[in-house]
Amino acid sequence: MKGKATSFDIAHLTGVSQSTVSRALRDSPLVSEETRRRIREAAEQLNYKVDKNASNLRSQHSGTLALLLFEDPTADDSHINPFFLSMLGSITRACALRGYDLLISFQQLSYDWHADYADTKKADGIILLGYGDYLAYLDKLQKLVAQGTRSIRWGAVLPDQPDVSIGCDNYQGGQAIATHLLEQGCRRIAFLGDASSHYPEFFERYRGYAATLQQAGITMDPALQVDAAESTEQAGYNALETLLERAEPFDAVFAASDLIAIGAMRALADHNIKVPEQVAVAGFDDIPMARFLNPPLTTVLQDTKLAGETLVDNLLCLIRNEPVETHLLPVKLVVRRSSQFSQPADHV
Amino acid sequence: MKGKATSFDIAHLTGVSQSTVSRALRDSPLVSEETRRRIREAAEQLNYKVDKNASNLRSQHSGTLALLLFEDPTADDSHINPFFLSMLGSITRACALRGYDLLISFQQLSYDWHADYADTKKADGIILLGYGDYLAYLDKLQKLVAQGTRSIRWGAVLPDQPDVSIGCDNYQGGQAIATHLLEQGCRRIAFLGDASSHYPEFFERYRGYAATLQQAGITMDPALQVDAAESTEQAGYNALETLLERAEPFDAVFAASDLIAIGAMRALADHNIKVPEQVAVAGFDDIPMARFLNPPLTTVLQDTKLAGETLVDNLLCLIRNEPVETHLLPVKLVVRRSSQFSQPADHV
DNA sequence: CTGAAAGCGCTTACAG
DNA sequence: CTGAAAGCGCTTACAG
Repeated sequence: MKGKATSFDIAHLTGVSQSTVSRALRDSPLVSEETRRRIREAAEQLNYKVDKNASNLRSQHSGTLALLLFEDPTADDSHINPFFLSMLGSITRACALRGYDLLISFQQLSYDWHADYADTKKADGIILLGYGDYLAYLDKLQKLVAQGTRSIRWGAVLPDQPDVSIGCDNYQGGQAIATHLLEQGCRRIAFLGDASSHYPEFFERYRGYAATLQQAGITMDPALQVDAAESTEQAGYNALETLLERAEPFDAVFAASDLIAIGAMRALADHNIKVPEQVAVAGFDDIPMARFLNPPLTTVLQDTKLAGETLVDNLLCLIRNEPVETHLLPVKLVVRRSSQFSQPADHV
Repeated sequence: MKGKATSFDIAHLTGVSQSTVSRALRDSPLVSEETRRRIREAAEQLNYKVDKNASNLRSQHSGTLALLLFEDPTADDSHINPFFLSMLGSITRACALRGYDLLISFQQLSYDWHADYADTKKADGIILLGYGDYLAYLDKLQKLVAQGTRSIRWGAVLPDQPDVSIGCDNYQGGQAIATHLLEQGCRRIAFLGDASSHYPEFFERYRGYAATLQQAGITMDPALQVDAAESTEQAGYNALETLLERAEPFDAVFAASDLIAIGAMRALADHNIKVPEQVAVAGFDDIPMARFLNPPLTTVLQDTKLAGETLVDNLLCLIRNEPVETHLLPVKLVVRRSSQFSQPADHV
């Protein structure tokens, strides 16, 4: 036998037609049990595998989902955000469990990703994952949807969005952190992170935090919010430096992400400011290293396993033209030592 | 225009044959510059994309690599080993840079993974990544190679292996840790991890460590080696408990992986044994959280970026039928506080 | 339950 | 430089 076996080879070997082979291998009830068995045996013997390119071409679906991990243009060779890495792992697992393959690709936000995978028929649908300026890629999302591409996005759930998205309840997460910090006696709680519609997830966290403070009768002080558009340690470090330069007193820091919190804690250490004794710190995401930090970081857990499953399941619904309900996933406050005072705080 | 445009639609629109369209879109020099320009414009206008299933079927290659992440059967819903997650990220990037797509899949070691991706023509070659009992999947590797599947494996480089593999110089890493611990004054250095040909990477680390101790005139004490076949925190925790039960004195722990080291450090903390004052600890991998541990963990850095690029480049060579040279990647000792004594150690 | 035939949308000799 | 034709290996009406 030269080259790989085809369905015709199985047909010759078993004395049936090629159509019957094709049916039998897909376990069609149209083929008798006995014939199916003989065909399966022959296939195994010849080491036959269905050519996916041929079957996908004919049947017009690929059994594959594409995951587009997009990043800000600034992203260099640095590691991928650990939170997205966790998501990637959970999405991979969810796909495998549902019999789908997963194609993974990095995308620069600037690149024409809306056109790729789905249009070239390599994937039946795409999952969008990443941080980036929402307003900058909004029109790409619109094109994507206009072209009928099945896609689902991890991120903020907004009233006017063109596409379907799944996200955590960032607002509630922001509330939970703020409530906790208030309970710890903090009154001047800084927010490190972008608080604008460019980064809606961070903005929701900010809004939950701000609403809680206001309900507690605290006047928001603009000097206590510092941008850190990128979710990186360096951005967190810089943001805290900026905060210190403003010379406004603060007794807690709520970082829009764990990575920002890690950078902020490093900056605090460099200034000999004790966490949590002088400043309480909280983050968001509960990335794996959060519990190993010194002190361990109080944060908001996003359930990446549930998130991955929900993304895949809803995308599959979209592909089958079934209705999908956009919903927010619950978050959970995880209190660790970085925010727990054993004694009254000395304000900075 | 109903449905997606095909190359025939472009042909009609531009008044050339479909073959010319196909050539032009692949930038064939056989087509005049002017004709190519017109065809590109028409393609853009009709939002045309080449159907990859059709082109792959015809040309018999897919422009796709498959990454098989395999795990021990014990792996449940727990997080993926952070080291492999880093590798995954770097492989994804390396593929993107070389214009290849990456298909990702989890595999149970028990499953018939040797048959999949490459045989179904979905991928031109496969990358194998993961821990598991080497002896248990050796015959699958043999089948894989016998069938002519292009594959490359991350792992130990052994003299008698059937396939091509890329790995770090685990032996040298083991030497580096042992040398460092000896310099710190440690003399009874326990090894936590499997030290058998079932897990050749761990075994190499063990052999480098053992050789170094013996050169220093230290007699190996079997009581100081504890299996931890799985590379998990729990396995590390259990291994250290076992070590303590043996009631043999030890002044250092060399864990076969960072995850094992983390578990061991947790067990030491639970027994109120101070790191590094009473017991120095070192790991292997330098996963992102290693530097955040308390105390930060001394370990051996495996350069995942280089590893990912080397894997992809060598697999691409295999696919082009070019010769590949199996080689070991260098490792780097990273000394942190978990192994640095400021004062003489109190042995346990 | 089975078979003969068409066709998915490309790429690639072959011919000019 | 361009075109007509074959064919990659399947799935799926259609007919029996």
